[in-house]
Amino acid sequence: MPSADRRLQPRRTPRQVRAELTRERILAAAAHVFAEHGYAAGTTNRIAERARISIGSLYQYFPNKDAILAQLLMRHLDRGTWTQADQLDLSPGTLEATVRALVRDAIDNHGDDPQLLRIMIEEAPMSRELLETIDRHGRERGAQVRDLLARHPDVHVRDIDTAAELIMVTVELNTHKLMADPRTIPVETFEQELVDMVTRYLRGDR
Amino acid sequence: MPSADRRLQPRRTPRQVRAELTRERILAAAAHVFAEHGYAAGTTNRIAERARISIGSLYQYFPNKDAILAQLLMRHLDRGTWTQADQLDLSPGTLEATVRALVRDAIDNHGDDPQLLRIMIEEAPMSRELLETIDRHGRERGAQVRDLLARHPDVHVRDIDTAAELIMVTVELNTHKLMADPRTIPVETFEQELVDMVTRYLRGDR
DNA sequence: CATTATTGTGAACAATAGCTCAGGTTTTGG
DNA sequence: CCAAAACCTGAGCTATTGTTCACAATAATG
Repeated sequence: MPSADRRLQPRRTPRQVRAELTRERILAAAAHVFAEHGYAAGTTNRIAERARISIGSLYQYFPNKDAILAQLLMRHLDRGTWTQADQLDLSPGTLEATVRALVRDAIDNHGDDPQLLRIMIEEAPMSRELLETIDRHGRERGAQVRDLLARHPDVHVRDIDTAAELIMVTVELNTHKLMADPRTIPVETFEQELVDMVTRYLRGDR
Repeated sequence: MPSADRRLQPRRTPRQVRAELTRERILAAAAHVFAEHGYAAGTTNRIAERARISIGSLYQYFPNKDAILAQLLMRHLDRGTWTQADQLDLSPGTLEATVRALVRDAIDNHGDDPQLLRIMIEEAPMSRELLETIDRHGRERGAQVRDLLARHPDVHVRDIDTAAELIMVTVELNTHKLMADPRTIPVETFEQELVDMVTRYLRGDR
């Protein structure tokens, strides 16, 4: 069992465009290979083959296999946007609209390649660096959701923090599950029901 | 990447008590090793070592590594009970009590060794046989929940099947997440909030 | 007690995967 | 144009792991 704290920095940083291109080819190939074979069976040689570069080149820009998936996951996290929710910070609407924005963002962020996302979430070897990044993103997002709830007049829950945590997990995991599975429920139906559930929960009172 | 359809039957079936005991030692050891190291790093030699039997003996009762985890998962599934929900079939109560029973059962079934459960759910190589078993259990349980909802007068949702699916996933995944993670939320709080959310959703009609 | 069936052993094999390195090719800079 | 830096190559090394098999030990049988 390899330690999760091996270095993730490349041994050589690209200086020519050619090199940067190679790096991109490797990442693109890795995304495909991991999505198709999983992490364990997605071998570095297969990735190199798919990227049409030699295995040696791969190890010029990535110190080890873990670093490749870590890089992909980092990118996903940094690229992940919460545009609809962000808008609400400026002009809030009904509670249902707010919840819908959260759900839509979650769905959007699972849009391209849910397979790869599944691998990244479930099989990625977690380095300390990676865990910190994930944690940071989680906290930032948690704070955002918390604020959204705190400011909305229709929210009535016992404890804001608990509620924020619960609905984040619920939205995230349900979306993840739906997108990864063979579509048992149409997305629109799923969205509507999930929105209903969360909204009614937050509205509380009764 | 090994095919997921290798045979899962042992090459030798125990006939003496001594053999049956060895089988149990292997399974117990495997549970510990998998829980501690994960599936990939939980090597067969390590399992044999922990079980204090030779690696050869291990392969007398399990044709390969996959079969060991498969066996553990099968056992978990077959042992999994839904006692509280079952009771409701006989004497139904309030909607909240019904939902609470479902949640409690889910929590109970994650009770011992959530680590191992995580490994089994997320890393187990799925053979066709295993998938079928899981599918069967899922359907049986789905039908039970569906019936419970259909019979309860306070349930008001657009579509019973969709609702059953949604709340099953929600309860299951939220519980799974909570039990695996370092406890951020106390179980009691979590239970109450989850029950509230699901109940309000099912009660519908705002 | 003798024979057979069952169970246990562990060194060694084969397969595979991550990764290195010595040397070749291309680009850059002066 | 040419030397140095950057980049690329891929055969093969190292390490690990799942698995086998010839043999030994133990228990059942009659």
